[in-house]
Amino acid sequence: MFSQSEENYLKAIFHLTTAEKNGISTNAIAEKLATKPSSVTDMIRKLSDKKVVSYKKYYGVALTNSGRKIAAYIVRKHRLWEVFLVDKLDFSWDEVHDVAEQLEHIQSPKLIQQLDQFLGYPTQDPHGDPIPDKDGNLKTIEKCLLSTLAKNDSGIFVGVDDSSSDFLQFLDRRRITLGKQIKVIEKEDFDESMLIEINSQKMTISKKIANNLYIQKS
Amino acid sequence: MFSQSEENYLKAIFHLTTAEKNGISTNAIAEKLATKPSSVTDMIRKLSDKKVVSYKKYYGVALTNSGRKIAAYIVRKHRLWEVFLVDKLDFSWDEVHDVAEQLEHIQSPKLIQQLDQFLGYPTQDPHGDPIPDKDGNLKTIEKCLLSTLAKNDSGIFVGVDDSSSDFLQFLDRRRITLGKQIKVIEKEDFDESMLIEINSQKMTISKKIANNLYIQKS
DNA sequence: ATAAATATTTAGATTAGTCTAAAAAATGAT
DNA sequence: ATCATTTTTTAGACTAATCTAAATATTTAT
Ligand SMILES: [Mn+2]
Ligand SMILES: [Mn+2]
Ligand SMILES: [Mn+2]
Ligand SMILES: [Mn+2]
Repeated sequence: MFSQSEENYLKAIFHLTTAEKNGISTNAIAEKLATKPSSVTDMIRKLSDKKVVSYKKYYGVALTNSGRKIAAYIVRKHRLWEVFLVDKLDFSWDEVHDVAEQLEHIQSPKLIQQLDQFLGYPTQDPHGDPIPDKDGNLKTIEKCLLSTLAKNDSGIFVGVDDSSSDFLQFLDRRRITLGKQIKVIEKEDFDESMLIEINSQKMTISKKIANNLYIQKS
Repeated sequence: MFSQSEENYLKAIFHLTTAEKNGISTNAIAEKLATKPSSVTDMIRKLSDKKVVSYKKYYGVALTNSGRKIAAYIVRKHRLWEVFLVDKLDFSWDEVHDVAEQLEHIQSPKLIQQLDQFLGYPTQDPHGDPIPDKDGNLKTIEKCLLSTLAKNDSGIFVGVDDSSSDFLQFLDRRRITLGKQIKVIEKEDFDESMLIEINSQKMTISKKIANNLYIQKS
């Protein structure tokens, strides 16, 4: 059994791993969890003793197979709970994360099994992120940042990079919701802003926004 | 904010209070929480500093108004989650307690508000226990132990005293479920067992069983 | 290749929650 | 009223998780 803290470390390493291919650095983990590097070193050593991470002093850390499976299961729980909150309890997509951070630590295999069924075996959470299956397998869909699209390219809005409440609320105000068709009408060289068409109307979005929207090209 | 451990102490004192009218003893709390009396003394002192219990050395402890409200809210959460598990996720009534022990500590007023609505504002949990309202008020229904009924008395089965998994499963096997009409056909003086009628059939139950079933007389 | 900057680890301290063993207070029995 | 028993508190220790400050290793820049 793993403590809540241990679970949070495993999850942080799991998420950092998808971006980095080398060992995950102590500092990166500390930043992600808002702790100090010295605390990370201590915890890494403990997780290493428990065989869920492999660790060589000064050379970063990586999940073992068993560690990856545990981490994926926590992510699975987190995302299933987010679906529950949005689909069943009328939360909006910017309100669910903090509650899911707590719910993901509830220990009960039956609970998650039944919740999954109750929700109709969803494959994605409210932010478009994939829900790992029971074995920890995560199927990622083909997607790219809106900022990488060329003029006249189009596709479907399938996910966000930044999922802060502020950004999600901004998207709500602009009626930019998951599943919508987006077409690039114009790209501005000067500030890299773009004019897009969505909901059959045109709007200008900044480079920063375009860098946080994932598109599945079509 | 209160830690999980502090919440468990408050809840234990709350539950012990309904039975006892004097101050709750250190030993009683220790037994309920499966800890040592010395640990209880330490925690009581902390809760006293936080003004949620009143405490005089050697003379037991009692909840303050604020403490009672916090404790009732934890019980509210526990029981709402039990309803969720049974009504929505097909748990049986003997499987819910341990999961609810975890879920009751999730912090999110909106979550509980929405869950309450989603469940249709239930007033009782799967074991027949009342769900405190938002202000911590608990309406108890008129009920008595089956063992106190006389021959030919009858009533409705509305709750259990012992809610261990074993006992609940026993009731399931005997088709003794909440809401059923029960009539006392015969009482045996020798061993205090009784013959009852339920589901239009007769069965004998021991004194111990009769002492754990609550009946609303009719 | 060396020095400076950065990253990581170690050493030592702190807090929450628990425990055991011993001391002190309250309760019960003669 | 005194003594024995039970209950409660205190003293001191331990573990998990964290921190700060100092030491050490690695990386980067000259
Ligand atoms: Mn989330
Ligand atoms: Mn999400
Ligand atoms: Mn329960
Ligand atoms: Mn219950």
